[in-house]
Amino acid sequence: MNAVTEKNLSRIQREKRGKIQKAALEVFSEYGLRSATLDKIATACGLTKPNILYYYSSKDQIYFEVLNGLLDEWVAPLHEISKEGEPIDELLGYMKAKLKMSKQKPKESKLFANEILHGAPLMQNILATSLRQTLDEKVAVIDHWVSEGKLANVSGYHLFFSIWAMTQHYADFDVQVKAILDKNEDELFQDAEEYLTNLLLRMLSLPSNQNHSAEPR
Amino acid sequence: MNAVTEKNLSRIQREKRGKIQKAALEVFSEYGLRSATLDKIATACGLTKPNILYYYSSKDQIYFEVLNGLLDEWVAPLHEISKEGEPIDELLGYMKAKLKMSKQKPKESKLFANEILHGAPLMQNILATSLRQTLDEKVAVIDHWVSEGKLANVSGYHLFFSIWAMTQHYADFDVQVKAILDKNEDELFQDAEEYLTNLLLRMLSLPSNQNHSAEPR
DNA sequence: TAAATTTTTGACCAAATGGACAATTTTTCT
DNA sequence: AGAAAAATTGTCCATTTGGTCAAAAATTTA
Repeated sequence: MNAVTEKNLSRIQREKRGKIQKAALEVFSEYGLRSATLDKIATACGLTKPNILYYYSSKDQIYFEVLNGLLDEWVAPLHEISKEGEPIDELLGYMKAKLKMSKQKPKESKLFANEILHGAPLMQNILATSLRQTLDEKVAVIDHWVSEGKLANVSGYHLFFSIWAMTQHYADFDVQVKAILDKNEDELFQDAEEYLTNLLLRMLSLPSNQNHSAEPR
Repeated sequence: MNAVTEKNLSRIQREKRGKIQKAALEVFSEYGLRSATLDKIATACGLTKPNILYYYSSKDQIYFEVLNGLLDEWVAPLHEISKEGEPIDELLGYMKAKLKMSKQKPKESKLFANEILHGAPLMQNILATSLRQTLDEKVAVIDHWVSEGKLANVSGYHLFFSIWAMTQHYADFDVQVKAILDKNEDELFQDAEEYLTNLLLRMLSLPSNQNHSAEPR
């Protein structure tokens, strides 16, 4: 059934669905599910409302598809954390990957933020199963690192929460950040990366352990 | 004009306006401005829709009043940061105050988060003037502390961003946090406070400076 | 090229919703 | 108590919006 809709798409269908999803991301991330309208999405992708409903059966379905289509990509950096790597480098890398996503995919970030902010009606299940499981695994890795004396003793869960919060803040609340700082986006994210790198280094380093790659300044 | 509406309120008016604002906070924080309905607010406070509109001229006005009514309280902890105090204690105190607000006023947190997430149409001006000015002052205090060698060298702006992000995360994204951690709220916030205290201590302490009040454990 | 299929659209509908308003009820004031 | 003022509500309206549908246009197939 889904195999059919995924495989047997004509060129037109692929193009139009792509256009719709792109426009939907734009509109949903700005307005949220309930106050986004099909007319806005239609305008944003240059199609008519009934034409959109020819490709997707309802507004809710578009939202669901967009959210699900982005989910894997959104969680991907988490999977890259490798038990084999150098602990602090791995976690710094994760932070940088998340920060990069905030810079390059603010709409996606806002879409997820809005969804979770309003109770995650469509994702609660995924959060409590798939995401939780992945996170449990990564927290186990962190615990292992801590027990091996390669990392300062921190709560893995709260560490992830704080990395998520701090990095996504620059995307989700960009209006506030930009109202306070005049810097252009490149400078801003450059500063943020320096700040967060320093923060994590201080947070995660063992008092004795000065042999990791310090920032080159 | 406002002095009149603030002073010359009958008992009934004060009561009903209070009820309405309380219900409005509930509904707006859950649904956001656009998808909150007057009917929902009416139901939540046990009044009829026209009766609500007897006290407030429009839905937008209710939203505006709620937001503005909470603003001072929301920014208050920032003002408590005292140049005269011990730097790390002041900043730890600020973090704890913000975390406490996340625990005790999650609806307010979500209301502001939602507003800013969607471009802060009603607050952009305040953000760029009042909040910015206050923050500039406090960042100057931090810079002063840093220059006096009382604090590690950190960007004050990013420090505040990260404190906001990390503390408000536990309110705004509580659904996600609770989907991942099973702890009850008291435990959760207790752990969060320990984690964040440790984080800030490590982040803000000078390498030499071990003489501040460490956590009593 | 002609039939079949897919895609597109204009017109329309029903439900939801913010708000108006006159009439009624309740409270306050003298 | 009775008049005046304040508060409350039932009813109604206009707009917005998600979605339908039949007809038309475009594309594909034979």
